Amino acid sequence: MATRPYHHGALRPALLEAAELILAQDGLDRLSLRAISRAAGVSHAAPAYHFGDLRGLLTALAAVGFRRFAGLLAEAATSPADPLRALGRSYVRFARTQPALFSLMFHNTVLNGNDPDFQAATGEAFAALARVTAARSPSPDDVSSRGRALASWCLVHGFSMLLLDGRLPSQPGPDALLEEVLA
Amino acid sequence: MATRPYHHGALRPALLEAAELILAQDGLDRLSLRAISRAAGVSHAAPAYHFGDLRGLLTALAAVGFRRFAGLLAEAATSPADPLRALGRSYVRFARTQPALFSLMFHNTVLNGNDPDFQAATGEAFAALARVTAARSPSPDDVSSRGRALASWCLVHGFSMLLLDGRLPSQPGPDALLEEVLA
DNA sequence: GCCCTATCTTGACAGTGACAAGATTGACTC
DNA sequence: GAGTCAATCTTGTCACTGTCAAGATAGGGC
Repeated sequence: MATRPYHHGALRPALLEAAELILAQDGLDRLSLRAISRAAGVSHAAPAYHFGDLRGLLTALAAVGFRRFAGLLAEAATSPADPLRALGRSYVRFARTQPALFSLMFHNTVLNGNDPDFQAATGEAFAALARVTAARSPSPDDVSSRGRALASWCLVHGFSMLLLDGRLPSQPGPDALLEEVLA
Repeated sequence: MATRPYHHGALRPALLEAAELILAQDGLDRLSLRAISRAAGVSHAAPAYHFGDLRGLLTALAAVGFRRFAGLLAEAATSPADPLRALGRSYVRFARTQPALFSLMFHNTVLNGNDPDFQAATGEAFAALARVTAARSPSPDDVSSRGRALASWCLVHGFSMLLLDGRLPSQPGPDALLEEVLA
């Protein structure tokens, strides 16, 4: 193994990649700046230059997650049959396949909600949600239509959170259970 | 200031009380065993005897929260008018008035879900929920009735989580917004 | 060939959770 | 009332963490 070059070249994305891997494998409590640095093969203080502090790195990682989330939701929104239901399924599938990342994305005490890039990323995701829910209501400015849209969001979000927390019945499995709840 | 007695007498509840105070004031990230010990006026290793490790203490604190939660839900369930709606309001009110504790209670990565006392406490809370939702359905064993009951739970839980995360619109305020969603 | 800025490293410090070993206390026994 | 013992708490230590300051290195523009 040759000694690594002093300048990495693309350290920022490499750190994010390493962080996501550790997050998925070991969870948020084991995700430290030093562990990320070790995984990326750089010194323990290297992340500070790109992200400032741990909160900055986690915020950037959450933004990556929200952009991916937004893409999946937007894709589901194009479903010809039942866009709202397809959206709900995608929402829960994301939470289920990337549980630690999903939890991080909605864990505001460890994130910097004022970060512009983070705000833009969350905006993308929620815009995809809003498009579908708004399309279903006759008058988008109506209070009751907003209530229905928010209720749909709360429903799938609550399902996802309770599922990740292990609080939902394990039978008959997440997919079938979601269909019951969405029925 | 007299030197404190070697034996505290009721250290376990005192530690839990101190922990809840710090949790409410400074958040989970600032809640350390050593900060709790300092607040209770004991040595940094004193909590270990009663709770084993930090996870044990947090689990015990979450159990306290779930017992309090269960009491409020059971009280709401006796509402003569609309028990389900009263339950939902109590659910969200608890989350809103004790946000850090509520978050901790549903933060399984830092808790020990196998702890018997914790399981008993969560069981109390969810039993109160189940009683009300089951009473509303004609045939409790029906799949669709379970779906409706779970949907109600997911709805208020998702609302609570999104609210605490600052993701819901700030207008017209949490109470009115909840009424829209429950409509 | 020189400078200059972006990028990364080294070293240090206070704080943390966990563990081992020991100190203290109160209750129980005789 | 003296002795024993288990419950309870303290002290000391270790590895690990995030953050900061200072310095080292590299690569591009002149």
